[in-house]
Amino acid sequence: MVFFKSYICAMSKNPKEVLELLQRGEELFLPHISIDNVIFGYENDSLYVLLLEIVEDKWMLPGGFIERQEPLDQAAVRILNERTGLNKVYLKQFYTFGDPNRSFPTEMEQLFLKIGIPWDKDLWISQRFISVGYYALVHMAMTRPTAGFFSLRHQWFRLDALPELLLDHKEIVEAALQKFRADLQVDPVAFHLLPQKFTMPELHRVYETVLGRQMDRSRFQKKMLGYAVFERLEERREGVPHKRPYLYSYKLPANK
Amino acid sequence: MVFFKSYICAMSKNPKEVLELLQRGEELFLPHISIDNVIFGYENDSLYVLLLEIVEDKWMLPGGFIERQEPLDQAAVRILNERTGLNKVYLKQFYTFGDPNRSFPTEMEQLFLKIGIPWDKDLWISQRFISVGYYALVHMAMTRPTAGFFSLRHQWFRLDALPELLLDHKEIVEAALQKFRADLQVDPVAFHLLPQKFTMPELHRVYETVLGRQMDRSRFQKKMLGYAVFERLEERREGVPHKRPYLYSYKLPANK
DNA sequence: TCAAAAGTGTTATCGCTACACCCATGA
DNA sequence: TCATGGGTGTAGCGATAACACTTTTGA
Repeated sequence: MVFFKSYICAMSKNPKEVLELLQRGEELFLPHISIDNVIFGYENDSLYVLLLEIVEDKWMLPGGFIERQEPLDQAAVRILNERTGLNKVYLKQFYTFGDPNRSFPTEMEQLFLKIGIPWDKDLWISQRFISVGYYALVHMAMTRPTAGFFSLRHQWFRLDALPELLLDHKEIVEAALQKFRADLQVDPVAFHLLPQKFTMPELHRVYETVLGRQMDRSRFQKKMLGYAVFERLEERREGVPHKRPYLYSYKLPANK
Repeated sequence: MVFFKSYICAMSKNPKEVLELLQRGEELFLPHISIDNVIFGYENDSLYVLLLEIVEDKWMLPGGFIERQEPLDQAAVRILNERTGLNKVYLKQFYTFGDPNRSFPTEMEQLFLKIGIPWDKDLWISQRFISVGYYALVHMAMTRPTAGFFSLRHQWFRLDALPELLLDHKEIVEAALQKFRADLQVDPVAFHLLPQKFTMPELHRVYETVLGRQMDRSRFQKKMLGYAVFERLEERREGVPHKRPYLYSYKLPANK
């Protein structure tokens, strides 16, 4: 029997299997610890976050649990993969959230009711969770969000128009954005939000969107090339009006 | 019956109570999650870290567990207080470590042998732990390290002369130092390593020690005063040769 | 009165900012 | 040929670094 491991998602449609997973959860996963992924996407001068609807009008971050013998980072990668179908993604731990009220028994009860599984308030999944936050930078067009049995649906939300979120998930998104911005001051990681080949003006707009302020074009170009991690390709962007900008791709640093 | 809550430390000298704590641990604490504190001190142009000896020649970071209903940050504060007697300390979460081999059954067995308690390899305390790392900046002369039943002793070690550490604790110290340095670029937090009243030349030497490089005196003084969080006192440092430097103290920012 | 440390001012340099100029392209 | 966006160069400005000068103190 195959167990799907992301919680509130990607589960078998068979209520019996779900029930067994919920009952065996404590065997498979570390109790009281979860991972929450803040998955950032970018499109048309806007940042997006991938959320899922657990019950009507209740949205949350896509997260999951850690297998008993699984490295923490690997669990985060696995969970991300299960949600988006993506493999090689920029993913970074940023903070661990540990308020004692981090649990959602009410939502679980509603969910169980909907699925038709007997409700037990002492079930491991209803207890307090300490959650390790990771943020990911993905290319939106490449993701294949996978809705599961538990979740009604996945949806990308503009960062400036988030719906009401469960628990402290709004704070988690805020903290992720803050860390992303801080990281961007040191490393040009923002290119992960774009396709493999991109132009400097495109990257420029990503920076302005993420940091929320105007940046000088000239200086930007020089700074990016100063990182020496971008390779200018022969080709230029086709099918655009005016002068065609060069295409660039990320070049792995030699010392990695 | 009073339960002391730091692990490997600060426990009653009574083996019966220790045994009961070990058996009731799962009731009191969240399983598989711990906190490790990297406690930095400063003296004579050197940074120090507080370590404790669990068994002969095996040193580790002072850590502890999280009570079932206790906020994560509060647990870190409590554990720090139990180890050092200090109350209002600069303490900051910096990273969470989750390799699957983070457990120490061998050391536990030795310890149990020494105490004379029957050994059980499936005991909660021998299992895998995911550990949330905090670093603290303390004034060494003010700390009253409290050795416990489990630990042979506490000791301050110079950062550049650490003994062999358990598990990944060396990496944790490295990561803590890196975060401390990064934080120091933004906030002048290093003053927490000094007594309440300190001089600029003293703080200057702390900076040079922490960052590991020379800094210009003139610029340093101006930069520190630019933060506008230090208050120059009437008094000057007495009993030193040459010109007496002014004393300063930390002044809480108005918006806090 | 001299050496050493503290406190502060001055100058040079580097990097960032703003802007200007030219190029390529589609309408 | 004109408007628009792309690519790059340059002058001005501000922050930083290096250094110099004065003051204070104990020996």
